[in-house]
Amino acid sequence: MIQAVPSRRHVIADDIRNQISTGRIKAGERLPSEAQLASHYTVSTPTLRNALAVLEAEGLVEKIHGKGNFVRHPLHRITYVGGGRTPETAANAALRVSVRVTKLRARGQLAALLRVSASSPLTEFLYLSHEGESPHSLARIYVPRDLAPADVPAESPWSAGVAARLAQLRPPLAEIRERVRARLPTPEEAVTLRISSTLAVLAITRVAADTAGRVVEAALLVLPGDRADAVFTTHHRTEERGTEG
Amino acid sequence: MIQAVPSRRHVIADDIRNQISTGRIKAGERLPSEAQLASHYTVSTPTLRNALAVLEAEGLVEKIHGKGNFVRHPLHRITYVGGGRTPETAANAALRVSVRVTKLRARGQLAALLRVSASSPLTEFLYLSHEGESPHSLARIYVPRDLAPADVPAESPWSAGVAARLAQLRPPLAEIRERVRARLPTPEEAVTLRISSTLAVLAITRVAADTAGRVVEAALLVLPGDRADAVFTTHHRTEERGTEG
DNA sequence: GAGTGGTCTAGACCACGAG
DNA sequence: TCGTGGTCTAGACCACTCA
Repeated sequence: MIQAVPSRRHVIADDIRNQISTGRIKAGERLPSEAQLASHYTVSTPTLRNALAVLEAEGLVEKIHGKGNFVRHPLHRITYVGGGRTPETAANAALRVSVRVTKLRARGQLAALLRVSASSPLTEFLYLSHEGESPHSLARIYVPRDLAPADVPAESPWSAGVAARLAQLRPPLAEIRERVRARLPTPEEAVTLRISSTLAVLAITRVAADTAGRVVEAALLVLPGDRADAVFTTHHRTEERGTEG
Repeated sequence: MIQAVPSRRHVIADDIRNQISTGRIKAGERLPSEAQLASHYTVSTPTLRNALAVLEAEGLVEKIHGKGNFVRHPLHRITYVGGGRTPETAANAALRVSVRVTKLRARGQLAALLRVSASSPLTEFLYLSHEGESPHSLARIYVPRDLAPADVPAESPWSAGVAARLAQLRPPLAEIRERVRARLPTPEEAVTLRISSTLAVLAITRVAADTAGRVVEAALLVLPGDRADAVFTTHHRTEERGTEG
């Protein structure tokens, strides 16, 4: 491994991280103001803010505009469970979810994802879930209009509600393909999720197809990168091992 | 969706992005120097660099210290294929891979991942792969010493070599669990992968277990977030649908 | 040595939250 | 209104690349 030049922000981040992990600053507590911290470490405010950005990306610190920087409770991590399975994590049950339903027509990338022609009728479900005060995740789910449920599923976009609907398809569900990327949030996403526009988000594109090869759902999920994981489990049965590859 | 305040860096990033997508700046070309761009947009250099950081995170621009900012060829994306399947992408065949083998003993998080007791003997394979000039990915693979292959597999850590080894296990491979996170690189990773220390990486933790429940491999993969995707495909067979959940 | 990006400074001004 | 974080400025100085 190559030796890197130690930068001031990492030295400061290491120091504050130590204070958090040794319990000198406890979970939920507020850090001193950025001006105080900057003068304490004798650096300028941008440099100190860079140090905090490191801790923010690690999920250790949560910045709240106008209030301060807080040590995050480490338990409040978001786990996305892939493969269409419902998550076992009971923490996700404490979500407050808002849904907005819009009828629109496919175009561009969306049409390509769903493998439908442009201007094909779709229904969009826009989910925004909160965990207590803080925003949790953002999801846009697109379904061909004729497959859209009549009732609005007031559930988390990856919880039992959606999974149950997919399990009851007439041609059964055959395949779920999920693509995970790290990218910066759009300015709108940063405001909605209340995260810094320089903090990466985990963007998951999920496409579900039935046995006929028809795409029955395309989902664009955005999770704050400082506290989100995506977990995928693949089972290799003995009789499958010969057929893979 | 909430309306966000347009920031200067996004306005500039949008403008340069347009110039790239309309072909006014072609792939592989160098952008004007940051000083020139800053004076052209009448902003300070940090603000202009923030704008470039947006484009860098999108994978549109590659920064090379001492040379300039270049428009990236969009085809050079890295696709990690999960589930232990080998990637079909032929692009991955053009990788140059270096391997370093180290013998060590488990401790802390590593012991927990492999579900072995501390100081249990392990073999570490440190992979660094390059695609032409530019670093491609970094991988640390840990295997219990008694399962480590005698020869050094000079292959990409997620290519056929590893998959073949896992397929030939005595107790057969039963499950692969992959956890995907977005985080900032450590300073060492930033230097090794030649990326900015403020650019998120895709960190994948992969744990493979055999039918006896023993962990046969733990892999820590780091991919540059500006050009890496991870794809997971789950097949839902008809007879499986009743047993899932 | 000339030109480039990387880091940092010491402020200014604006936006948000709570009283 | 006051204290907080968010954005931006106009430089300085260092590190890297290439001739």
